[in-house]
Amino acid sequence: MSRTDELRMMFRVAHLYHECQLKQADISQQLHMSQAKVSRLLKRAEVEGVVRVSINVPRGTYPQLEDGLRQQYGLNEAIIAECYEDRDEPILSAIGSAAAHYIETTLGEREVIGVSSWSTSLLRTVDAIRPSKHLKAERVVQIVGGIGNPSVQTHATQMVTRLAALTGAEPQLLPARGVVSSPAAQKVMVGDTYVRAALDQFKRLTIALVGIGALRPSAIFANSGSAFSDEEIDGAARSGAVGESSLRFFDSEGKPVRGPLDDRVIGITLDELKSVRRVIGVAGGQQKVEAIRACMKGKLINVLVTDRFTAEKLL
Amino acid sequence: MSRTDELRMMFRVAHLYHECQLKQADISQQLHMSQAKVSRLLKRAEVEGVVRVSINVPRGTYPQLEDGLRQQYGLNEAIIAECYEDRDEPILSAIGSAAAHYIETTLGEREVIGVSSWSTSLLRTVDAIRPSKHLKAERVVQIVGGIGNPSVQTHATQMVTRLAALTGAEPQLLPARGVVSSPAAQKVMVGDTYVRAALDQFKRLTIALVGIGALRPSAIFANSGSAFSDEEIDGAARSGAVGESSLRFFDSEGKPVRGPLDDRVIGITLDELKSVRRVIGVAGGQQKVEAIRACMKGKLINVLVTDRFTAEKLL
DNA sequence: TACACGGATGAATAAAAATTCATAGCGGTG
DNA sequence: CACCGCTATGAATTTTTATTCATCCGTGTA
Repeated sequence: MSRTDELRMMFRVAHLYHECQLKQADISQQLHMSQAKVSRLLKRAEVEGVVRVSINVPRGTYPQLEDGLRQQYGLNEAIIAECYEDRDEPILSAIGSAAAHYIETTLGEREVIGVSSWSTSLLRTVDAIRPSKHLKAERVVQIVGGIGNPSVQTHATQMVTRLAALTGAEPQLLPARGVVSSPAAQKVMVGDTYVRAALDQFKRLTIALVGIGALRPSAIFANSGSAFSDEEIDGAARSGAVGESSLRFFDSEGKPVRGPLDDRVIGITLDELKSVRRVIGVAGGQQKVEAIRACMKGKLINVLVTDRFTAEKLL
Repeated sequence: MSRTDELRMMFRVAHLYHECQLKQADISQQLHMSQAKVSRLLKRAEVEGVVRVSINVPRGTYPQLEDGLRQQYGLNEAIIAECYEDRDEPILSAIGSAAAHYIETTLGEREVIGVSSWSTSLLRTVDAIRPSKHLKAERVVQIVGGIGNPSVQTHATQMVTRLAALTGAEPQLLPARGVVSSPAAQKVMVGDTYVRAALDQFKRLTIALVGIGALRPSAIFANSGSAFSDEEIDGAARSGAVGESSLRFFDSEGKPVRGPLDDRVIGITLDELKSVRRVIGVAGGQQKVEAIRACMKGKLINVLVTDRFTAEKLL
């Protein structure tokens, strides 16, 4: 049996299989051979390049970038949204939809979702999730207290409530301000039954949904006013902080930056966050690049949803 | 869920499946979705052109020609051997090997093989079959008597015997000359027990292996001398014959050409041949083109083994 | 607003394909 | 020549994949 005969057979089988859509069993009959042989010929046809499978990158998707991010930062998943302009509003819109879609399609049935409620990206994400009977979760937990003026706090509450409603889950609000005036005040708040109940859910989280912020310029810090003062942020920066997530600061390697502020924040810690199976970071934009990079380096998140401009800068 | 998100998913799944060689089940886990969804995405990826399967024609094979022959003449199978020169000897060598390989790989276990023993192509074919334990048949039947001088007759006998030995089958010789001197002589021979026994096998044949000959120039007719006289061949030609197989003449449409010679031939008739499930014609060469074409038109064969030059002329 | 249709969905299942297994043959070596 | 390692083989089996099925949901229509 010469090489040519073998190649001829590979082609013949491959043709019948891939182009004529015949079953291996039919081919084996037609060609008077065993199904096992057909299977083996098909495999060899692929190995030897008689059959080649090519995958086209669909327009508007960036698998190379995604792969680059996954590889370079050890992410479980990277999702890059198509976006036509490198400005905050289009980016928010794009990553919001993308994150929403990701959540819609990958949410398990018994998940306990933690939401760092005050990020604009997350707001957009939750807004973009469309109701669906298939979307089910067990519980939605607010993982940082509210910040700023009461209207923003309400917004936060609504977000958790809404996500819970969308997924038929139990909402678990964290009825406290994210930043309180003193360590003593924090101790008091943490003693509260309802606050305690929320905090106790942290170790049960199967998913955490977090935003990522640069120290400045920070829309959140600026707008909502009273989260941290400029001086406090300067202090964190001097300790090496390059970004924050859930009101917790981290340095350029993603290591938590300890500081006096930690004792005045009511919410999940970065270490607690790291122990959650799936931490989804939703963030994009020129100013946030370094914060996102650090966050990934420190494995604070394992899924990133971002836009293509930010992705390019991260690589 | 936007179109882009869908395409992204298709790509992602296709990549993991085709390039990373993951099972659908693994992918479904990794991507947090059901295996059914992965399967459906893969199918859609192919339909929508995200995944493309291309089949390369290996050098030295001629699937287009084969396909052309199959289609144009309604063959079950066409096998075209690689061949570098359009001369008889290289062609015989090529098609002999190819036919041998075809038989080796497609012979069933319980087949009854008829062999039209006096064709050079078939001689080369049988010679090229290599012994193999897997090659098994029930019976090998000589379907035309011997022709010409005794040494050629012996050759014929050896061929049947050899093929039987190669396949562990019972040899069934046809102990008679292919062409006898008169209808009366034919009647006598057919009355012979052993001749009868061979003829009786014809309806049990599951495969027939036949050569195809042009009326002239005919190496066989010329060399072996006494098959038919020039005058007899002229007569057949005048009745419309353009070729013969197993000493039976057919016209340009492959219809049997009846004539006085029929009653002097001991061997299978073309009608008997047509009722065999698999009739493999092994032939090639400039002079035989029209005979082969006719043979196929008349469905006298359903498998053709030839060389690429002949194939091109046939199309 | 009610209702039917088309299209998704995942669990279960049927179908198809890959692999295991037990042999057997080939070619090279002692 | 006997032995070994290698490869090929088809039947049986396991594994993997596609499809069925029962539901559900969103949407267009009366």
